[in-house]
Amino acid sequence: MELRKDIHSDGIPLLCESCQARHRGVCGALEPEQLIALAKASHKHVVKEGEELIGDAERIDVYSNVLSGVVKLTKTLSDGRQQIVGLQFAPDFLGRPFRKESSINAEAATDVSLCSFPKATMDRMMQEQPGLEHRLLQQALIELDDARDWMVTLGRKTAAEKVASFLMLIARNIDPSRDPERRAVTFDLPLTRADIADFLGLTIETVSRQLTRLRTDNVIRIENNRHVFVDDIRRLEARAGN
Amino acid sequence: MELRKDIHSDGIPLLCESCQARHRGVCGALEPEQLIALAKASHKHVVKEGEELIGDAERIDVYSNVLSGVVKLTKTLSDGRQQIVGLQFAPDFLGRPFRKESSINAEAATDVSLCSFPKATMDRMMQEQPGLEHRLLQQALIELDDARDWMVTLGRKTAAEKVASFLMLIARNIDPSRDPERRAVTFDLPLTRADIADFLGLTIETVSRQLTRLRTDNVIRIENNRHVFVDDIRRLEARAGN
DNA sequence: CGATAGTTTGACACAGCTCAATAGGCGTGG
DNA sequence: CCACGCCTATTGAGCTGTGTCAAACTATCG
Repeated sequence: MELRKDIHSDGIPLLCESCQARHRGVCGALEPEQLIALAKASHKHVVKEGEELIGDAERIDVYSNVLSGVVKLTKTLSDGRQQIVGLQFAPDFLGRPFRKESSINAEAATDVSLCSFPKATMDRMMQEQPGLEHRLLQQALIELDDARDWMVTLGRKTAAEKVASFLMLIARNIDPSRDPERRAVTFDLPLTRADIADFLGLTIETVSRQLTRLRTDNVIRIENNRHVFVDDIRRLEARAGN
Repeated sequence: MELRKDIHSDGIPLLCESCQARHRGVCGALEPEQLIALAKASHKHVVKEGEELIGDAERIDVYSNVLSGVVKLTKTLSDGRQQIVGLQFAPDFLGRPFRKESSINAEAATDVSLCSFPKATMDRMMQEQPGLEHRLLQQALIELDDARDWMVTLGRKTAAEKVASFLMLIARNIDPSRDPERRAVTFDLPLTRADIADFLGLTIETVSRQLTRLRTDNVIRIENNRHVFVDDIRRLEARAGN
């Protein structure tokens, strides 16, 4: 009975019905029968904060959609210095087509829920459904734009501007349904101070000092180390440097 | 006569015959008749060092292949601070599909020769030839990998490591035919010290000091400010940090 | 041969790092 | 319920790598 209902409700698998990835993510490119095929091979699962999703130089044999939570993409130098090179939010696609191994490390920054499916299935669908590569190209280009924006932050901004830029990035991405006109914003930081430092190319101490500076200047309020209140996002924006 | 020969030599347009982009670039995805159609709408031209190819927030109506020379992609903050966010070498593709405006500035770092064609023609071909999007996706993912590698350099390396990393990048890209096993390498720097500084997130002076340091340590030799000799690339590599 | 643009070098200042101590939040166990 | 320990974050003091400002040097070109 479950299966019948599943297949018959407009041909959308139950698994996918409320999934963001079907609208804004890569699955939106699929025909109903393809979606069903992919859904059959998929499984939803939760990865706990701190657990590794993909190791550097590890074989990749699944792709995933991020359904909730935040994934951090990191790179590490041989002596241990680390840099976060990207954050992924729902409904981003996670995986690197056309390569067997990852050159990157993906780790759950918060508890993350994922919808994973075999690389081989997806790769096959990419060949029969050009719209899928189209979506992937769009996402790749957006990630490239984001990466290049962040390069400006890393290369040319001061510590104060970096921290403000980070808060702006989170404010923009954590709740996509928020009204962009609204001036007051509230969110939980998905990263520890150490992670923020690794994202900004700073030390923990500098991040902390810049946050307290924003606090004493009444640009933000912080509760429980993680929960941030911004009264007027334009004041924060002004400190981000752009 | 010219035209006949053109069309009949395996159907490869004369314009494209010796072009790298036909093998390693995006044009490799095209069928002969598509290549002919695109070649008809294309024109080769040379852009002088220092000239702008695409302005930030400017309409893009052509795509190009880089045939020779180096293009720098830059972003600028409102107060003038600048960051180079990418370098493009032959036979890279230049352009941003799916957006009317560029969020980036492209400028000829050296004299550059380009093969340009109307965006509309290419966009149409992308729809009838999925292989084209496939190639673009591959290039976009490589550029994304490169951008993320560079984020590590910007965020976590010292000035000395940054300069060594830059030299390694040029050595790797300037002459793709060079034997990767060969230890001695020679190349012309395609960028001024100011450009190098903008690429590394440093000042001109710091770049200069680090170069003299590499010079006095006999890792490199420099002639005429631009020509670099590396006796043993492994010694340079060791200074790049990875 | 002088003008111009790019580069190097020097002296000093300061943003951000290092090291160290303190404070706060939270779960565990008595 | 408090005490304890652990982990994360904050704050302080001093140091250092890189930036700033200024001057000298070098190549190129009319």
